Amino acid sequence: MTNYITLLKDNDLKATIQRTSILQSIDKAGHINVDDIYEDVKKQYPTLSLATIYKNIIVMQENNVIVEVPMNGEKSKYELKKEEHMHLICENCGYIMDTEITSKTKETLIIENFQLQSSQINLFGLCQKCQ
Amino acid sequence: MTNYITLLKDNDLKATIQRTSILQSIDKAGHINVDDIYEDVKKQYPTLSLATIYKNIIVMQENNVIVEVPMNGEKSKYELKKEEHMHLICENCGYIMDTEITSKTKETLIIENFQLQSSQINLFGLCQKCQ
DNA sequence: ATAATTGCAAATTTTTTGCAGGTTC
DNA sequence: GAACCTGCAAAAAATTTGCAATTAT
Repeated sequence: MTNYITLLKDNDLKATIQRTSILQSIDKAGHINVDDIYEDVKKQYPTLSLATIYKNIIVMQENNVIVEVPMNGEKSKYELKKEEHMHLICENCGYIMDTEITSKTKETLIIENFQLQSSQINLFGLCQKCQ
Repeated sequence: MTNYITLLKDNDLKATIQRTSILQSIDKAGHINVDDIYEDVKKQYPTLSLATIYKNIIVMQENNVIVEVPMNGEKSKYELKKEEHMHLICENCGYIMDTEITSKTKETLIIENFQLQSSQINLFGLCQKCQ
């Protein structure tokens, strides 16, 4: 909890109970969309409004606290900002696992005439459980 | 034009003028969202409705004619279905270029305990013009 | 004390749906 | 001619906005 407060303050955002609670919800889930954040935070703070979540999703992205993970055919999910990584997405159970982008992979992504700044890699398939 | 007719029929869809015209618009643009398709097709077929575009975007995805390209912070774009490739996205001008995923890259994406089916790779940076 | 944030309700935007008439095969 | 598709208008869903009251620093 104190972690989230620090995280917010370090990124020039006031540490409100709504914000720490949204961050906790995202952190717990790993990757979660707006509606599921709402369902989750309401348990503890029943008056926390969806509008507040929308407003904060925007401002927390601007201030580099969270990152959008756009999804095919469904609403975007959000994750806490962390080191660069890729997503292993299970097409059966939907679980999203974060995995390091190896330096070997990075080397192969150096393209002529393109000045790379960041990358987004999603791998779809079956996780260990679902195989 | 006859290309799009064949493409549709090969994928069990009736070849209506609305569909060929939507496909032409996507093909021309490379990557385009629903609103921009609408603006474009209206030039030739002013009565073509946004509802028809939405309905066809869904059915054409189901029938493997087009593919969704989800975007951060904006509406999804769509492209014609083609061989696997990655996207080089210019953060300055927004241009999206398709590039082959080399076998070298693919080799590095073989992960233990994950049965890979497909991958989605977006590289963000500056295109040649914008550097 | 000040400036920012919240929750509510209302507005706006986006997407989906139902159905009568028209089109494709 | 049967099944499917379209356009319209209406409905539903998703997101944004304005503002008075509250809260963080």
